[in-house]
Amino acid sequence: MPSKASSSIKDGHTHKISEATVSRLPAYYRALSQLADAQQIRISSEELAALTGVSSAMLRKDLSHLGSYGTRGVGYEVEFLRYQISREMGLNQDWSVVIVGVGNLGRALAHYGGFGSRGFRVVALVDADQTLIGTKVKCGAEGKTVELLVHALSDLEDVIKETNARLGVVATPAESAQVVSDRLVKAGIRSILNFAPVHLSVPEGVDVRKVDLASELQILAFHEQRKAI
Amino acid sequence: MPSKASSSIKDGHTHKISEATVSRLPAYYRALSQLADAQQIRISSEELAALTGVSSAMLRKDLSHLGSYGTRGVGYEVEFLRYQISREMGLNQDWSVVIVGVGNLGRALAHYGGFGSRGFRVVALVDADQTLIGTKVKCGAEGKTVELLVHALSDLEDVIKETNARLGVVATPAESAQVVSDRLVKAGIRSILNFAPVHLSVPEGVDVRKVDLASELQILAFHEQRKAI
DNA sequence: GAGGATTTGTGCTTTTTTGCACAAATGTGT
DNA sequence: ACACATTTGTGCAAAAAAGCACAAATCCTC
Ligand SMILES: NC(=O)c1ccc[n+]([C@@H]2O[C@H](COP(=O)([O-])OP(=O)(O)OC[C@H]3O[C@@H](n4cnc5c(N)ncnc54)[C@H](O)[C@@H]3O)[C@@H](O)[C@H]2O)c1
Ligand SMILES: NC(=O)c1ccc[n+]([C@@H]2O[C@H](COP(=O)([O-])OP(=O)(O)OC[C@H]3O[C@@H](n4cnc5c(N)ncnc54)[C@H](O)[C@@H]3O)[C@@H](O)[C@H]2O)c1
Repeated sequence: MPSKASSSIKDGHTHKISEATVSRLPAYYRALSQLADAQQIRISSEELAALTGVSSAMLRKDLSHLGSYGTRGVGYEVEFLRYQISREMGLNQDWSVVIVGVGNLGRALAHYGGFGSRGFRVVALVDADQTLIGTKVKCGAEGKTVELLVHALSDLEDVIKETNARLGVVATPAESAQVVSDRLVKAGIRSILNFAPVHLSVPEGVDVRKVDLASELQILAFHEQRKAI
Repeated sequence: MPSKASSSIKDGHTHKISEATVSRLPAYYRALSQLADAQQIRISSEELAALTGVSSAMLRKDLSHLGSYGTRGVGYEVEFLRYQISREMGLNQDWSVVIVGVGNLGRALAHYGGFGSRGFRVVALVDADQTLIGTKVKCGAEGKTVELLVHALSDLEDVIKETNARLGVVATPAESAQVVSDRLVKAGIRSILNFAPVHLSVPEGVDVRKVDLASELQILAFHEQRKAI
């Protein structure tokens, strides 16, 4: 950018980043974290693209939306780029997560150690089952285990207020999901990860991401079916 | 289709269905199943769209790719449409699933009852942990529980051959995922659902779908961060 | 059996996403 | 200091997806 005037527009996060790009940033971030762990200093778009399963052109365009953090002829500095992505995505702060529904899945999520290392802290568990309420559940993997009390659904609002949770996970049966979602929203949660196989309707301004494992298998089955021979 | 010649191309599944459409069919299918359970006979595109969180125009276009199964001025017959989608997606047959990695997540998946009702049968569990191999794990929810033996990783190929599994689930730590994937492919599996947070490279003709829970939280966090006020 | 009310199916437009190709920028070696 | 090899950043083209709007088909009523 020689002739163009000085003021760099790119800097502030005023710039709109496309949804497709946002959905790929976590993969770049993870790959960069691994590279950093392995002490690698630099990486080219070609290599990082191969590592994350995208084309190098797409990777470069994605990254260019965050700013111009590479060096032509050289590549990207692993640690620096990782930091820029984490900053852009808000991963340099901790996020508190409340899990509603402590069944098979909710428990697996709570036990999982991989969230903590990425800045997500499960701070509260909520369930409707009387036999579960009041019991303790181990959260996080070895090293950083915390025991969390399972709270009653009726305490949801208080728990959210106390823990300052900003992300909600719905891991209840499908029948209860909409009700739970409504209560989460009413309690101030505006970002929900939904595992129940139903569409949640939420007011404008609330984001829902749905993870539907059965659908994934069905999509695989669809393609598998077409692999005749 | 007035002037255009008669021969209806639509009928056989020769027609190419877009990936975006395929990814939405499971949601339509699920909604239709619920409606069928509730004895509802007919439904309009508008209603079904609301139920699944898409626009009615998109729903109609999606469905039109399967064939012309609605009636103008009336809507769609729930049971008939459900059957057409299930046929198109290969859900009128059973699919055998092998799960590799019987930890938090693998176990939750095995326990889950919702797969069986959709035609997916977990037929084999495989792990590398000596203390797990040989133990039994309950599969499926109440009513249709089956106890499955956890097999050694070294038996993977045999297990797949014996059980005729066609779908593979990778629920191992990230470090092992690529190795496991390679072995699944070598054993003839061509459809893989991957929960490990790494990109799996597989030969042409093999499909991988990745479910990355941490990424989902990160994407939520990204948007949450921008909800400044 | 004609007219009006619905609701599908689809041609066309707009937006989003992906892919290509190359100039611009950097490093290297002589 | 200059030619050359690399690799980024991006303008432009292509493809895919989403949205709009309306004619065509069906049902219902009188
Ligand atoms: N487990 C899996 O592998 C899997 C796979 C695909 C989808 N899912 C979906 O994820 C969700 C959870 O699955 P799961 O296997 O953990 O089910 P689960 O039955 O083991 O657990 C559900 C939990 O939610 C609690 N609950 C019920 N109603 C509630 C309410 N109103 N408020 C709070 N808690 C409530 C129950 O007490 C129970 O503890 C389901 O919607 C299921 O369809 C699970
Ligand atoms: N549990 C979660 O909620 C969660 C969330 C996000 C991502 N994940 C990812 O899902 C995967 C599984 O998570 P988890 O919590 O169940 O982990 P886990 O450690 O509880 O279970 C992993 C299992 O895989 C087995 N294993 C290890 N190497 C193996 C190999 N080579 N072959 C076969 N089995 C092997 C281990 O013995 C263990 O039983 C991980 O990649 C994790 O990052 C899990």
